[in-house]
Amino acid sequence: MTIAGEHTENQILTSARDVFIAKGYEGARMQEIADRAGINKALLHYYFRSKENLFDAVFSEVASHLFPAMKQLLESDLGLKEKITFFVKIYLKALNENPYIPAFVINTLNTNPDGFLKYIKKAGVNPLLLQKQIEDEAGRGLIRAVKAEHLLVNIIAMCIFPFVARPIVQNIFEMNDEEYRFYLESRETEIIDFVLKSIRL
Amino acid sequence: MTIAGEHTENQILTSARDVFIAKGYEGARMQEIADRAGINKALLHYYFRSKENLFDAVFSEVASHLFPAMKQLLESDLGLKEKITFFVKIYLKALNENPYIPAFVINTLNTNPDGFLKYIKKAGVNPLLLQKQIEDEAGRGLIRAVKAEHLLVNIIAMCIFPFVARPIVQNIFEMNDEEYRFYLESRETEIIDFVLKSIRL
DNA sequence: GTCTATACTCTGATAGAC
DNA sequence: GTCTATCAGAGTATAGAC
Repeated sequence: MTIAGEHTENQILTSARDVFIAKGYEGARMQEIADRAGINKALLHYYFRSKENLFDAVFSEVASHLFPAMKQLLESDLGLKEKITFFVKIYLKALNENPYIPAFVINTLNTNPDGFLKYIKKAGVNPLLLQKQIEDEAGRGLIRAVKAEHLLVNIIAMCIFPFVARPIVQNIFEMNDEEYRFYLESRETEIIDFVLKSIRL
Repeated sequence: MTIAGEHTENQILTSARDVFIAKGYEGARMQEIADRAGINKALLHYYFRSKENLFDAVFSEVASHLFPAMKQLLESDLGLKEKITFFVKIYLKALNENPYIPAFVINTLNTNPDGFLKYIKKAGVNPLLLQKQIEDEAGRGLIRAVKAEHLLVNIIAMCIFPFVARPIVQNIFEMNDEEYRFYLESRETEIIDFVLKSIRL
């Protein structure tokens, strides 16, 4: 592949990513992707042969960025409280930089459940290590005993929800965009506090 | 409208609801809705004139069921701990009966944000009452002080997440369908416990 | 590699008979 | 109210020139 070709391919992937995330698979239009990439539809098919192929390329790229940081942190040798603190901070930072990805993933998960498993296959995240650490620290009287599959889900849920349900939350609490930005910022310490308070003895 | 017509209209709405929830707006096909309703496409347009109209009818019907129970409970005169306990129980029960609705709402929210506000417009849920109750009970030394807009979002997030991200959660923790059903059941007491533990003094 | 032009398919919507 | 038949438009995909 020539340099020009590589540039075009990256341009297509970036544009496709934006459009698929904003509109979903069915809602996305090859024409719009082509327009944003500054090329024409024919060239899309030259590079990716079909819409489905293009989506697969985008989705696997997105999916590949979802878990590694999480995995690395969970497997580190930090204490549980520090681990939780860092996890929330890193996770919220990533969400702020890509606020539409969770809704995109949920949408894909829901409307095309089959096509998903091939990307995840456990994703390498091993909750057993976390479970072990929890039991260890609980045994030493540092925290109360909790189940990893609940703790982890609770934390992630609290981080993600304000991004995927923003219009509802923003409306119920009557915030404008500026206030919502501030609300999202304030959740970092709130979530950390909420979790640490819950698992104290 | 005749009785036959009313039956047909309900049949259409039910079928449309199922298809829209499973496939999203763009992915839904008028043909499939007609097939499930046991009629033909022309009759869909006779009753609802356009796909968008039909979707609006379905969505407003779904949206109208989302908040009333929540609102009623939040405005009741129960103590905060009882309120939280009942809220989680009622909410999880509703989710178990309609496990695909949250993903549907999120999908609609994300790909068609404009069309949403006309249905919510504050939905009548008033968080000020909850805020007041929290401050009252915190002042009386029953719980620690928390912000209503964080507490409520945290609770709802923890309830909804295992439904909208089921494939990911199920895969990471390596559960089969039976185990996941059990996991969802176990979350009721876990969430209640998690929250009450967090807001204790 | 990139373009224009076009073929083909799918789908929402309508016409008109009963 | 319900049906069959058909249209019109949109959207994916391809042919072929440069």
